[in-house]
Amino acid sequence: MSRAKPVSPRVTMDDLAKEAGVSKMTVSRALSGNPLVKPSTRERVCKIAEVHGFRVNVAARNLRQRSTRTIGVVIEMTPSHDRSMSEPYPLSLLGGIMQELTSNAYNMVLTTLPLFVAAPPAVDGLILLGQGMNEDAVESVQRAGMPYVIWGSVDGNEDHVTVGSDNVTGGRIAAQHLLAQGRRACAFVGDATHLEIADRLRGFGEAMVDAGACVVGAVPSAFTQEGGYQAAQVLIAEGARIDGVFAASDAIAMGVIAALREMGRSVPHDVAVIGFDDAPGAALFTPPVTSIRQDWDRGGTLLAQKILALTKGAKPISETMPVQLKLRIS
Amino acid sequence: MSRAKPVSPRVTMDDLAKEAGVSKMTVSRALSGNPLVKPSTRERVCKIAEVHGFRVNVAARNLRQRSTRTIGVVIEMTPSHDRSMSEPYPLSLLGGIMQELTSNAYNMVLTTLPLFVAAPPAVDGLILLGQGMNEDAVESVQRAGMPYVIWGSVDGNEDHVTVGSDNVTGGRIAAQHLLAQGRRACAFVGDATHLEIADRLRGFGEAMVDAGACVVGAVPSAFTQEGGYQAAQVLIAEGARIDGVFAASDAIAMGVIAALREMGRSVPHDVAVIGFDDAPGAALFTPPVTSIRQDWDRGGTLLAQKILALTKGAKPISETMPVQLKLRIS
DNA sequence: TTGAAAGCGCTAACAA
DNA sequence: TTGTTAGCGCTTTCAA
Repeated sequence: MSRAKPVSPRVTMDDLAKEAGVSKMTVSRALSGNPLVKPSTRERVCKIAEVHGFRVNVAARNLRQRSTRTIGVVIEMTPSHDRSMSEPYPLSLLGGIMQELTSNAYNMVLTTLPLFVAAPPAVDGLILLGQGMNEDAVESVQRAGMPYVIWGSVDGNEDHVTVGSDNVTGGRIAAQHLLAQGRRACAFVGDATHLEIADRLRGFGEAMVDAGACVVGAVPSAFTQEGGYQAAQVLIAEGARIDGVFAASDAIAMGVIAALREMGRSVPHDVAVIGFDDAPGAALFTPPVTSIRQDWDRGGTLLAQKILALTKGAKPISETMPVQLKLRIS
Repeated sequence: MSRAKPVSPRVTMDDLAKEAGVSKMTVSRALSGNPLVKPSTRERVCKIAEVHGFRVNVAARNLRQRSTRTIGVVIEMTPSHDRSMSEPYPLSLLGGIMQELTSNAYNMVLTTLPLFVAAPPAVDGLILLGQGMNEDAVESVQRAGMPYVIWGSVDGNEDHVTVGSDNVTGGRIAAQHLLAQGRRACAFVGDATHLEIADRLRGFGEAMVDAGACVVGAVPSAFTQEGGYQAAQVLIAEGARIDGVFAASDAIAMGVIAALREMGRSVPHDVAVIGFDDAPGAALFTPPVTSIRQDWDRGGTLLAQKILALTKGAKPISETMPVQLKLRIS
């Protein structure tokens, strides 16, 4: 039994109004629960709306109310199967954002920078995930002329509101962890053109120097296991004598570990490896990967709270979130 | 230097028209690249628009064009850190959808069922991820009176377009794999109230029976490692003598393996375990988890293609996608 | 408690 | 090549 839907000529409030013998306005009030309308009227109108399967035209409402109750989230690239745990910004950041937007009855539209430029969605504000290597991202978002917040490095730029983890301290913690194990010849693997990664490297280097040690190598790497694998090979090929590695992400760390092992170095015996993010999977790896945990969930919540505040004319401030050592085996 | 933005009284096409000494219409045409406008006029208009930082009001355009170039994706629950690899529908399904929508210049709004009901976003069509245990989902989406497609079990219901993996065959393959290893006493772990999971169990059972074996136990489980862990304990506590387990997802499989090991059963020696999804992490687990791979990416692409086709008045058909054994150690 | 008027800002359709 | 007219469907504002 196929209940075919005559989707075509949507019924409008005008139609309902005629049928109910009231004005369009009364229909609008009745359906939106305005207490001014007489209960009997409301009931009648609602029943007629129900019968006709009426849905308000959201586009029309958005135009009239000058608000879409929708926030845009600009992500840098499209997630895919192989990358799902290796992206710089994981699902859980989106999860935090979504949680908070949802509980404020806001919708979330996902977009990429090119799409945002080519086909801007109707939104009241924007969350930009990552400053990116190019300043394009921030600039394009600024051009849109609407409120926005950024996930990334808090850089004291008063122009915009930023939320991010304390990457510098994260780097320091990684260094202290390795130093505490007696490691002295440590390398860094990760793409430091990325602002957040640069912060991690900076903190790492500072703490090393503070302890009279130093970073014996820094190799760029994509945010993937494969990237870490290759970077470790480069590191060893260069003849670096290392007993510790700080990887910019857990996926990278896993790749590094795999490469080290293939080259006959045991982890953590010969080389200790610490990652970043506390990605799901880090704990399952063999050996379980020691990591610096970011609170993605709270990050997402903060981003959403701040963009909502901005759309309401408030002036939220940038915020840096603490990170935490997750001690495991590697 | 803070270039504060006077966000307030947005400039409209009317304003530009006055300044350029042309009509609103010409401004609209010029900015949308309509070839009818004289190049010199277009240039003048565009320059003025640029100077004023003009952005079209997308809500107004949406209303007028009766299209939002946006597709809604209804997900069952909010993703979070712990669940990121254990959800029934992972990031990569969204990735496939996003890829396809993006290349058609469509935006994607993520929503949940309650939010969709409470604050419907302005969209031209819907993708529903999962039929859910409650029929609510499908019904709520139908009520919206707009085109939709569903990810899940293709059930011959002509009312809607569905895309999904061939779960029945997936179950058969799992059975054949275990049987080929000489396993005869196999159990199933997973929530069979979920339509797709029920299909997997059905195929599994059929193939077992075909081979003269049978399913010695079926324990429900949430889509998490924790769920699998508990289910395996139940299974053993019930005294089941098993040498094989088919888990409804890889996360569940990992939990099952962990529990079996703690109880002194070795995997795969005493008990072989096969999962489903080929989740990232399955290959990294110890032992690497044998799995049935779903092509999430293609699934997402198909969903997007079909919903776009529907919004254009075409009549796409439901589609079932093949699955594939990923042979590993477990 | 209800209604009438007046747009929100844009673009399809037709006219010039 | 440009302009005029007429809404898209809703809600704000003001009047009754």
